[in-house]
Amino acid sequence: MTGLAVFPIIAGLIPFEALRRLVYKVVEERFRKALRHHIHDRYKTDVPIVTERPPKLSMGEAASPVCFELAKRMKKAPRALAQEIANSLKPIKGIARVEVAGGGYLNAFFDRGEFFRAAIAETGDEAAAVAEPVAPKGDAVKTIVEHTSINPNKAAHIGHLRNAVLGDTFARVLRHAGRRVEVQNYIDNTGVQVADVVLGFLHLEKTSVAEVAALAAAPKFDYLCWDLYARVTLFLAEDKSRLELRNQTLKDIEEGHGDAAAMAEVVSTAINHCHLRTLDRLGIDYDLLTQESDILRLKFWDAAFAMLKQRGAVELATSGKNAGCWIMQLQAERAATAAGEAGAEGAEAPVEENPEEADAKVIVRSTGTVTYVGKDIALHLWKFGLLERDFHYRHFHKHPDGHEAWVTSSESDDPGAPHFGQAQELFNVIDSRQAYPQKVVVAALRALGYKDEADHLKHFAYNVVALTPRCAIEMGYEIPEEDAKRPYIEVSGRKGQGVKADDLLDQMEASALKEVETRQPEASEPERRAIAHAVAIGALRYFLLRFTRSTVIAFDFEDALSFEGETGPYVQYAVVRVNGILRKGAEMDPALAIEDATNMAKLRSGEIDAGKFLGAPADDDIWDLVVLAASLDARLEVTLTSLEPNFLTRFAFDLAQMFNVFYHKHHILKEKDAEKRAFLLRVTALVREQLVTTLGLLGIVAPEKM
RNA sequence: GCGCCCGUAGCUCAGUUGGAAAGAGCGUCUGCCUUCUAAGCAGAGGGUCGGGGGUUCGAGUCCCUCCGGGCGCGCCA
Repeated sequence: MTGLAVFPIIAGLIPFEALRRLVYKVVEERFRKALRHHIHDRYKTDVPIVTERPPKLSMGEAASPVCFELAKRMKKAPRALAQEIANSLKPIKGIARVEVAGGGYLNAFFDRGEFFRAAIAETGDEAAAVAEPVAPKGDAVKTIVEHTSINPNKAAHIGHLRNAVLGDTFARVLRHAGRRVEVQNYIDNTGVQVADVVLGFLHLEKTSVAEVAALAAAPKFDYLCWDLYARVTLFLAEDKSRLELRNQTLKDIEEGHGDAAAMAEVVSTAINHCHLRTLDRLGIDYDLLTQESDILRLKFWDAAFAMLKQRGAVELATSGKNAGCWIMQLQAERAATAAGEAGAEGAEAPVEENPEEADAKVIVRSTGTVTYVGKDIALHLWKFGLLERDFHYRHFHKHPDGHEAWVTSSESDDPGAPHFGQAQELFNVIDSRQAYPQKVVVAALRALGYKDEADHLKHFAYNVVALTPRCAIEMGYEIPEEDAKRPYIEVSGRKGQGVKADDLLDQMEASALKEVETRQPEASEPERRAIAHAVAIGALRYFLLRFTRSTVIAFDFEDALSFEGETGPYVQYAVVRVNGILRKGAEMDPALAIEDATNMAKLRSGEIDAGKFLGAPADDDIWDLVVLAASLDARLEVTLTSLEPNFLTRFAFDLAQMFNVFYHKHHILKEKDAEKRAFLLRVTALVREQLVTTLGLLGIVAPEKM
């Protein structure tokens, strides 16, 4: 039941109507529509029209195997049907011809000149970077993406970065698709992990609140807490009776009592600032930090509890192991899921009748305190605007790009505080091990009668980042012999194991800088650092996004530090090459530059027909490049329906790779035919536009030179 | 025990709703810088898609079963 969400079928997604369609998708959809109408009229049946990219360019740009399905219904040979359809199909705009291939495929060959003209018309001026997302309309669907959510008691590590980079990337993609996106970062500042560090300061270090405040002002406070946290873990493990100390500390923090509470506030606030500084290095922004302490103090749970009791969503267990607890039954949610989404969720095992409370989840403990899940239910009611409570908001952090990150407060608003919450759709980026509590929240929404909201709360699950055994040994961790043969070793933040984010970034920047120094000797020191930074971030973000979410990433410095092959820098380098060509072209001869510009305008107007450079088989490599460049929309659609980031990283890599082949084959600036030269220049500009857009969605910036 | 995920080239991984001859990167081997930046390009080699059965015109993809690995099943979060 719990791992289901790792690969969710996103049946309940609100459609992405605002997603910009580029040429490929437009023509492909015309093809599909023509087939649908034609088959409907001629054969009086409705067959789902699937299309695909043929394996080879010589087979066209889009193909449909629809005749295989139609053959079954018509009881005729697929190839004969395909022939009939190909012969009688009316001309389709943008498609030069439709042919029959193989056992009954219908292959569409696009009109190349028209396609190219449409592609450059839709991707804007070659001088303009198109990375900026279009500002969403006021009535657009509002989506809250919750990500990062690192316990504020220690430094961020590589696993946290996977979460943050996934969340940030999808926030960018959703924004690109027209959503109003609000990014929230949930802060568990009253939990066990913070309590442990507070306990460490109070009882191991004997540090006062004022002394901790002084320590917290120094850099690397998160590193200090990292080590302290590991020592506390050992301290507690040595003697189980010490757990009483932790419970007391936790209780003090939750209730806001004494030094423990004051210190928890100091520690968590300082660590939050450390985390945001680290994530600023990766270009990740937040709109709001939601603090658990404010959920407690503003009594969100009381309001949520009243709703749950009123609707009978929770019940007081009077017997059995949960006696005295308020519990929620999960059968109802499962049954509702099975009934409502029978097709999509068919893989889920049928629920057998279980008279015991095996599937019950405790929401309120017999002591009367609410569990984490209960607080999460309250928070999610608030996110959907269903709770009769709201936070106050204060300034917290200014990102380098000027964006303001706010934090919740239980006391008062800072002037100019925006309005948060009230979304129609939520994405929670949380690792897949927490699928069960996420499911409980959905069940609670459903039990309260909020079906739409339940359908639109998506657990955006991903798997952990582990270390390769070699890497773990390099880091000095003791590995049992039998574990050394395993593909990966899970590390424990509790034990102080793991690759710290800032350390990794430092190492990547240093490695990139070494390379830049040999390649760009004439650049100034700040310029070189800026390039090294961009390359390091490109490598890191790409590395974390190139896997499917369900893959356990086995981290290794060698792989992560690579700037060659399928990496971010490879893609950045392709953009840099385009920059070089366009820059050199402009520098070489002003007269030529003017002539190029004039011819490029003629290509746009159609005065020069690009078709003449794309028609011959010898030009197929250029045509292939143009089609791929104009297919970003198709990849984005797959990315959004699957919620898998690797479709985008793959697209960036494929396009960069195809451009590199083109680059080696055609020496653009030496092309003698002026019109052809302008055409080739326009192709490179088109490639740059699409690469820059895609990299922008991945949170990667390509430098001018590298 | 129950549930979920994974198993594809030496290694790390792609392969959306089943569709045309299984892909990429790394590593290995061979070439290519007086050239728009070689963080690159060209080529070679490398696979019983864990095993077996089934559904289908068509299966790496769906179903069953077995083997091997991971995770989840708290009055923790």
